Amino acid sequence: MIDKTKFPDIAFRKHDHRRCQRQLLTEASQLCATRKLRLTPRRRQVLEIMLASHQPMGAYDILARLNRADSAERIAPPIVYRALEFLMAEGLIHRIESRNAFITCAHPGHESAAQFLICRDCERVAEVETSAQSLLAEADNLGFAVDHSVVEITGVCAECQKHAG
Amino acid sequence: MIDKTKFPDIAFRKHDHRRCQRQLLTEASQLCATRKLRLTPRRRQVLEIMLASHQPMGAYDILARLNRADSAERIAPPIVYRALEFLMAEGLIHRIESRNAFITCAHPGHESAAQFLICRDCERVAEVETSAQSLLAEADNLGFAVDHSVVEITGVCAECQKHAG
DNA sequence: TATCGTTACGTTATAATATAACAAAATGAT
DNA sequence: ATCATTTTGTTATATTATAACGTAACGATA
Repeated sequence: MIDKTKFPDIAFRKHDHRRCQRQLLTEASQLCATRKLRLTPRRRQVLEIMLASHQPMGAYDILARLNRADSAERIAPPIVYRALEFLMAEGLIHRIESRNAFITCAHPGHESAAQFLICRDCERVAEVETSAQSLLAEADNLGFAVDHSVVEITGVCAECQKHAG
Repeated sequence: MIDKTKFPDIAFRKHDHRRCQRQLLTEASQLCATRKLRLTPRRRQVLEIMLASHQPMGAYDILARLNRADSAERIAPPIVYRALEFLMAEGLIHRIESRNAFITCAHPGHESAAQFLICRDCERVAEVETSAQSLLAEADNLGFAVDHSVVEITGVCAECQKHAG
């Protein structure tokens, strides 16, 4: 039996979206203030667009929204990619590699490696916080039928660590 | 201390490459025979190109090699992508999502989810077979300094399973 | 508040990755 | 030999991402 109350993420649960959105935006603001970084209008705008759905968006989806908003200006890809780069560097959003898409981080500030459950039907993505150890067990627990799992750990191998400084 | 003898994969170890290559090719042949599938010249050619390095290659890298080989014909992207699609479907190669690249499977036939250690210095990729549970521990064990870990599990969420047949 | 180094934004062009759509050829079963 | 199926070939184009360079905003300091 699936215990729905335990679902680890907002994506598959109803919630007060407005409130959630507002909170994440506030958290982002605070986080940038703390780090003496600028959450500029553009960056905030991109984050807001992404928060509107809590779901993964392609860079060009975001771009389209920007261009719908500012009907006058014609915004170009680099602007979006730069904002995404900034937001990723600060852990405010994640990249979903297997979809070439981006999604807001469910709990910014937490340092754990991002892990996702991606539904290939509804396309919703849940970010899970469990340790890597138990992710598959967790998925099973939730009744999530695992289809394909991508585990990619990037770093520096022992040999290269020796050769470098 | 890192126990080099335990390194889980060929990528970071010296080995008899020729032999390894030959063996994987034979395994591929046998696997296709068993499944009544055709390892056509093209597919074999792509696999051979990939086996030459044991390292991830972009589709267009493979394409370039094909075009260097058959100096006459001008081979186009779909040909490569189709071969890759076939090889992936049969578990003979994997896709490295975070690199838009492809790599030969280190142990075709084994059904476990593919997991990789990707060195951002030397770009070598080791495929590990440990259960997902202990991957990070394993990396640590090997002296692999984890930089970034992508864990992406795709499947069907409980809700969609209900709505579908 | 004028200056200046730095950071972010804007713009143009193009690179890199991937697929749609359709025609031709090879395969393999009868 | 014929025919359905699978694979390959071809052309065009979609999608995702970045290089390169100029302009504007910011923010520290004189």
